[in-house]
Amino acid sequence: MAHGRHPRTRSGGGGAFVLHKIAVVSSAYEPKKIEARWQKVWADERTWEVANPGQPGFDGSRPKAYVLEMLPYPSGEPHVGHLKTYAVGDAIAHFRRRHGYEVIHPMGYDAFGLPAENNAIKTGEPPREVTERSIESFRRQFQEWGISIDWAREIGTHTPEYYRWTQWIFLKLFERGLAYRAEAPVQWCPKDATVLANEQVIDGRCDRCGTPVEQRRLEQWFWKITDYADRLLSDFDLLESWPEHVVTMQRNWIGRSEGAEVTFRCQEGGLDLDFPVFTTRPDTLFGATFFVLAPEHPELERLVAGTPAEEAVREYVNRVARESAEERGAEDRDKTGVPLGRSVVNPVNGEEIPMFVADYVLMEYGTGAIMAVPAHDNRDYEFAKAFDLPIRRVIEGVDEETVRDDAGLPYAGDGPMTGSGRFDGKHNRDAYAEIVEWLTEEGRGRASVNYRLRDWLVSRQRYWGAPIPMVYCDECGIVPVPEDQLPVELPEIVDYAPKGRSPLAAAEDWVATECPRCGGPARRETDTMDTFVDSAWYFIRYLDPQDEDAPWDRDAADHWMPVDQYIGGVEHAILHLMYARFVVKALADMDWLSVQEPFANLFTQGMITRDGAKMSKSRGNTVSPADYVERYGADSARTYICFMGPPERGGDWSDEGVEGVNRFLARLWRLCEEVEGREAGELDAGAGGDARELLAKAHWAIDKTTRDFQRGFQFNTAIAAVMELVNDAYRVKDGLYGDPAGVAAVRFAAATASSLIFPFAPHLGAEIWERLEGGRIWEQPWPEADPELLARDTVTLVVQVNGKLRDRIEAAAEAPEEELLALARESEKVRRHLDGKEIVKEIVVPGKLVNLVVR
RNA sequence: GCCGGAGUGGCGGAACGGCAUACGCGAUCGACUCAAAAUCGAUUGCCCUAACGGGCAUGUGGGUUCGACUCCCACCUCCGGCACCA
Repeated sequence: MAHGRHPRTRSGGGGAFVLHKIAVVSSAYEPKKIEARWQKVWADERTWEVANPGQPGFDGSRPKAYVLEMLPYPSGEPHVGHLKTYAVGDAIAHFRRRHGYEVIHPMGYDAFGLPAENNAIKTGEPPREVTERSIESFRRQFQEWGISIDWAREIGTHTPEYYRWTQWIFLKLFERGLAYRAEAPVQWCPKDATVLANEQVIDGRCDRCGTPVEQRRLEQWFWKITDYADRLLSDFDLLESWPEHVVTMQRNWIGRSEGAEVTFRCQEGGLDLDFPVFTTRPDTLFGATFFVLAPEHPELERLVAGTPAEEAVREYVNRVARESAEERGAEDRDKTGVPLGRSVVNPVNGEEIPMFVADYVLMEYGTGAIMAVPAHDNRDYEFAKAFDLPIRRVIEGVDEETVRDDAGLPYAGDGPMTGSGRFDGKHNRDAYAEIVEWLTEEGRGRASVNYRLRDWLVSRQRYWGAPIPMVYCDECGIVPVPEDQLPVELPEIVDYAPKGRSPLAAAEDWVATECPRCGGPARRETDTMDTFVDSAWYFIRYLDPQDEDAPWDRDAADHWMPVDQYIGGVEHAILHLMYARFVVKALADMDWLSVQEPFANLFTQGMITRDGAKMSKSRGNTVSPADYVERYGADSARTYICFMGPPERGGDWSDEGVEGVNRFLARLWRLCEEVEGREAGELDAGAGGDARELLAKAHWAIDKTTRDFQRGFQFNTAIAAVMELVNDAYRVKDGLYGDPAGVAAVRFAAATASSLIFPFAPHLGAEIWERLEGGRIWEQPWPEADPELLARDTVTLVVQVNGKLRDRIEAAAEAPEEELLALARESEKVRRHLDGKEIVKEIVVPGKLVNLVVR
């Protein structure tokens, strides 16, 4: 089978079709017509719909592939970021389908959220209406882009049919003790008048509106993601392929530190208080010279009540409270603090060390108190310098620079211990475990692990979200809404403006309810859930989107999960992806799911910029996909996005670039038109000359695109390979039209190009394939390159002298080393550089290169 | 400060340790046209040369190697993330 398996050559029966078409005058590439036609076919035939196990049409014989893009937030119209995500994802989906996979490729809308609500506050228009209008627009445009979505599985997270199950998940977590209500210092955005998750505070500012956030103590709902900190770390091992930097970002975010908890005691003035501290450096305990509490520390009040320090401490605490997180966290900030006039006892040596309050100690991390070791910690050192406190070195340096007593401080390195009683002389690393052991025996401490990760604050004082299914009863306290009363529907209201409490609180009829437990009067929870909750499980709902009796069918979930390829923006590297991982683990622990990780493979695409800057309405540099689809067609826009550069990197949008790709597609189109009207003979791989060369080039392109797909979605070079194939066809086509075998070669090139470009330009690919080969390209297996045609008879032998290129010689591919060397030495160009010199070494890389080393 | 990623023509970008600059954009020239657009074709890293040729170029400086964009060491710049996390 000299010409490979695919595409089929046209001969015999197809002739009539060809003759019929011959009369048609070559027409221009009209993407609009072609695209509308195929979109109708896909919609009418429900081409991309797949069935669940047990349903009619389910094909269990093929391996499954779940290809998923991060669902869009429907605000206004889709932008180029959406187009990129789905252009990349769709290419992957098509590629998998043509490799025999049953591909599930659903989409939906992350429809709850602040922008719709803020708009409602401004215009009075209900969020549901703007949101649904936007969804209309997304749906229409996605269809115009020709993305191969299974539309039967479409969902919106704002529908009661969906959020009913979001509420169900809340109840399940509550039952398991993973959802709890607590008063806690929280991040408060004064502009949006809501609390924020820690993850939504960027540089001390609200992630959404940029307003500096304030700290408040409020009762809020939390989800206990910290219970999963260790598994969220260790289960990275279960993932197949995630970008290293995303894993690193999550690792840093979870921020696991090993150390010890050590208890310092204050026994002054009739007080008898224990102050545990967390330290990663128990080996420096003997160097502690003072002790610091966070300004929010709950025992501060008692420590200074009625003492001379009371006034100053209170003043300091109040001042800190007024500061924004941003001010407090500022980089080159001078250390401030106030002495408490109290002291604690260092458990390792019985020393009394003075206590301070200082804002460099954070209540949120560790215990809100620290032992300060100025000799070995930069921050403690600065504080000690500012307050003229003793600095005691307990770890010696190991080199000239650091060994001297007061030079090189603070010293964070390792070395032998000093001034540490019976541990003197030991290396600090060895002493570490001994000290912890000793503390444990004495009951003064223990090994401990701390995380930067905080529990997930899920309640929001906003309207446009899923109501939290909880009820407050004076008799029974907090009572969950029974499952059979779900959904707790979001009521219609008129005033959406936040007033520091949820706008829902004003819907008195709705708030007033019966206690599900005692039947007495009760009030509904008026907070709604963070929208990240909605998107933490949507990928499971897609698997069984219409189920009214359960969030999903277990068989369907077991069949399709996990997501085999997840595609989205790197901006979700921490929040969304970690929340989804947590929710899936929690559900798996309750035996509602069988997988531990939702996303086996993750691909994060880079952001498209315009004129080097992030696109934004205020900057006026946005690119509207609709405009480009209108002007050049969806195929051009999609293919251009994949051609801009490696998709994991960003790229700058260029109108000329889209035109270039459009030109290429039109060129392919014209090639098809031209060859379609010519009588083709049998493909003849045995023939020589241009026909053979073109055939070989087509197989090279098959091989190249296939490898580029598999090597981390190198779409830019894959598309470049198809361009090369088309260019080569243009170069030789006129000479080949003379004989039927030549026409067949050009036809093969055109059909192959259409097959290979199909994942990026599905409409044009489908159209050309149908015209040249008949049938549906998406039902064709991905082509395989014929190794015989990949192999070359002759190769260009590169000849170097001392590593410098001196000549290129055509040589037989099979030629032995001796022959290649002889050829190289005979070359006139080479000899010029050998003149009068002695060849000391000859390197031969068969089929490639000869390097002559001379002296 | 710590952790990632990246520095290659005028621009976006290619290159298992072996032909640097594929492909595209832009530019120049030519064909077609009365003309323009579209299209087709050619040229296009820099320097020297009339030409044949030669020299220099992948952020900088070293190293390994017959041979380095690629590997190693040091540094510079840009981008992203985290950051008073004990």
